[in-house]
Amino acid sequence: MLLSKAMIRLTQARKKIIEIILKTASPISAEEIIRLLPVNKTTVYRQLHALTYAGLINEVDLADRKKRYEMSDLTHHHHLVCLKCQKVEDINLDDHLFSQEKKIEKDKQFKISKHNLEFFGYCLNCQ
Amino acid sequence: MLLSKAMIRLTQARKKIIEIILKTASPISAEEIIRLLPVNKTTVYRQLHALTYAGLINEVDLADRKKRYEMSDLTHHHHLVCLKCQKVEDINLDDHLFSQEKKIEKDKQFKISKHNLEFFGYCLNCQ
DNA sequence: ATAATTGCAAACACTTTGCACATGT
DNA sequence: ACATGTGCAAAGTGTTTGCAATTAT
Repeated sequence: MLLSKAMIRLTQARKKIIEIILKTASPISAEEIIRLLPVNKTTVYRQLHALTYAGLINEVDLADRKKRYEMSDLTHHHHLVCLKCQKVEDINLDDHLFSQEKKIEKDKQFKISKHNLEFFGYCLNCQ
Repeated sequence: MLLSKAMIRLTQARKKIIEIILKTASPISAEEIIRLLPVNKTTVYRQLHALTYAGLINEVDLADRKKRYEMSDLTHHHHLVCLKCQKVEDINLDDHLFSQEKKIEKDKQFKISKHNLEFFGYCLNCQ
């Protein structure tokens, strides 16, 4: 596990938080991590920031009010969110989006650094 | 202005809130509306719900923690968000996304009801 | 008249901060 | 030893709720 120089120590709390995010298939919220670990919520929030800053994990926004996190060494992908059971599935799509970004940068003189794309609907169980 | 049967009365507060959203080019937050109007925040939040439920306005999520609102009788579009000045610009793109949705529905057996797409980066002024 | 709407204060969910104590190297 | 990390309580946002008073039809 590579930790940038911004984060040297491999403490118990940090290790456990990374493990949880690693073993969770879909983006996980601070609240869920707090529920799963005997670690103070302040520490969890602080580590989520630190790990995001260090580039090890990514913040994911899914249109509810809480941030979620996933490992960042994944290939670029988007999310499928069930409006009933809240389950989140990763999805890879042949991405026209990067070429669209080029076009937008030109047309709008806007320097794009990232995009978010989420699909909302109902999973097989819930429809 | 057409109000669905769920919302009959055209009260002062409701009228002012609709006017503000109409005249604001990009999605506006509850906080901004509260700042602009002599209307209690509870009323603002309640009207934003009611108007959303009535289908007159749409909730927009832009990866910060607050909801924003725009008139819903706009053609489908996405958003360009400046990470420095927070300015939001609407953007229309020839949408491959609906055809992608079809494919996802088939592959994943997931019934899609909507999607969100936002681009983040720096506007001309801020880059 | 009466159902819908409003304002106020209090509660809520999620996240952040200040500070003293504990831990990793 | 000393910088870094931790826990606890308290504060900070953004949003929602209960309830009594007000307003639109």
